[in-house]
Amino acid sequence: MEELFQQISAKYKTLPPSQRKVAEYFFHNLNQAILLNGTQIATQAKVSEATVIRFVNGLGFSGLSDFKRVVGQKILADYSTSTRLIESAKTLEGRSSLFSDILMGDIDKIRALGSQITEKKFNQAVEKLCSARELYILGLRSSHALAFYLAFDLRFFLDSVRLVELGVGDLPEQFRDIGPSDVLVVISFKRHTQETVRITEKIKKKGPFIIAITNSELSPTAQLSDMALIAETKIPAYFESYTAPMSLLNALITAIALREKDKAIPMLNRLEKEFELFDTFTK
Amino acid sequence: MEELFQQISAKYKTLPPSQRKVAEYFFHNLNQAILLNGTQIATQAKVSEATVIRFVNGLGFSGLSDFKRVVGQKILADYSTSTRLIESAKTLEGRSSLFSDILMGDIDKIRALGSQITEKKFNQAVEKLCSARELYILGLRSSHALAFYLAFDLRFFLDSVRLVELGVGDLPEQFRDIGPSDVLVVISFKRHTQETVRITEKIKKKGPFIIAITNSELSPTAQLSDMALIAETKIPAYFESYTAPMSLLNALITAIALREKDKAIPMLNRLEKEFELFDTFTK
DNA sequence: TCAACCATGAAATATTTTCATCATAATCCT
DNA sequence: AGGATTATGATGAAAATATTTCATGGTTGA
Repeated sequence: MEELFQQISAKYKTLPPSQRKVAEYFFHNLNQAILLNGTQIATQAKVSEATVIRFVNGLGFSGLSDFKRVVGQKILADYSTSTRLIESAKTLEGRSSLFSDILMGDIDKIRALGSQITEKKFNQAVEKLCSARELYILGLRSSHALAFYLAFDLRFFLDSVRLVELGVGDLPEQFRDIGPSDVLVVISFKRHTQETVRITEKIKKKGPFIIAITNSELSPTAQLSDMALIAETKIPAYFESYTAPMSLLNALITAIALREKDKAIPMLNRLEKEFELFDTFTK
Repeated sequence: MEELFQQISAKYKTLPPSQRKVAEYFFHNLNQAILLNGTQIATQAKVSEATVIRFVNGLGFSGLSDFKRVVGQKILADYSTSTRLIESAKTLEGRSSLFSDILMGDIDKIRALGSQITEKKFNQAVEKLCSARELYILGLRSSHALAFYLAFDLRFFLDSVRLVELGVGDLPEQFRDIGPSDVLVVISFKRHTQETVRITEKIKKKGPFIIAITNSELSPTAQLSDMALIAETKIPAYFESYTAPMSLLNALITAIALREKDKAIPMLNRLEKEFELFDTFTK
């Protein structure tokens, strides 16, 4: 199963646009897919049936039926191994209403974070962020809120943080000095703004380490990145939610804070003093 | 799912021998069965194809395809909830590490949201936000990320949104027209910036309805507000996390989106068009 | 600017799958 | 035992599904 996802992910960037849609659809809805026929899959992925066939052939299957059979069996094999554990877990879900539905959705996505990002990867990310000469943080539109948050909080612990500001004209100026010992954190969720991708592409040429925070391995920024941290935003039946990404940022910030605490404590003290001076905080 | 097994079990004794074989096969191999076609099922159950069809018809399905579709969906629905639960149990509760600790802390805080904010209060808040003549959103420092997010997303659904910008000089100007039929959302978490409190105090005199989003009933902005929505930010042993507030905002945005969907859908379409024009989003 | 190439979906075709029918076999009842 | 009833499987027609072909539109590179 893992191999299949890996295979899709690896091929993704070489695929034509239409087949990418199919790839995305399978990537995110595989278990739904094995029950649908070609026409339905095509509709879901918003492409023609022919394209679906071409995609599965490209993956090395002899046809759609073959694909569904093989993948379906794998999925259901996984299922039967875990089927016994279901019953015990079922008792959790209680009432249902808009508010609690959404909260539960958010909880689910945070849980998913735990399985999608390994401890090891998380630590690597922290390591990278801490050792960057300069740490550029880029996020546009909705994602700017997250970028702002990350930059704001990290500044307490790292001198190297630079939030990329939106003013379009001076972007090249902001990235003039970026190079291989720097890190770019690019935050982008679907729908991905073209602007973000374009900027990232340009900067990539200058060789910084790129960490993408995004909603799928297949998203354009993940494909451009050296390391992708995936936080899902899709809550069933409702709109996108940035809660899981926020939780991820929060974990990163905390880890960095702990790691840099020698630096951080004096810095916090200093800030505290400044705040007192400027009366920034209430008692 | 349970019902299906029960139904099979109940019918079993009235079934003719051949159909019993089918019943047994389904009973023990249901998840394998939904991937096979009639012929294959028949072979497995050691009966003829026709018998399989007769059996599923007897269960009230309109045909074999219908049976596979309906049952398949149920199985996969069960599957996804169960694996989710199992994954989370495995990934989070088990080990203890910084990363999973923080995720679990965040989950806890979101749960707390559900108990601290009643459905009723939530709906009142939504009501207020929708009916405001002008909707001012104020958040400084870290909280500005949240304010920005709320304002950005609500603008898709409400024309009345105004994000209060940080530039200090012109604040009075921004609030010149605020009055009793307006709503001010003030977002502030500990440590509360004096600035936020001061601005809120001044605006309060002009009589708008004030909704505070903050971490405690006792916080200064909650005290000033007409309605306080409490989201805890303190994670045991670590720093503050804005995950729960983010989840709250997300719930508010979604509720408003659903409520205003008549307005929202044309507006989203329009935006979609504009985005296409400006190539804001990638294909 | 144009030619060559590629990606794509619509439509035609091929294949598989489902299902109704009928003939036969098994079972029940008198 | 023998007719009536019910169950079953084989068969092929019909429906659903998968695959190929082909015309078109778009892109790339000379």
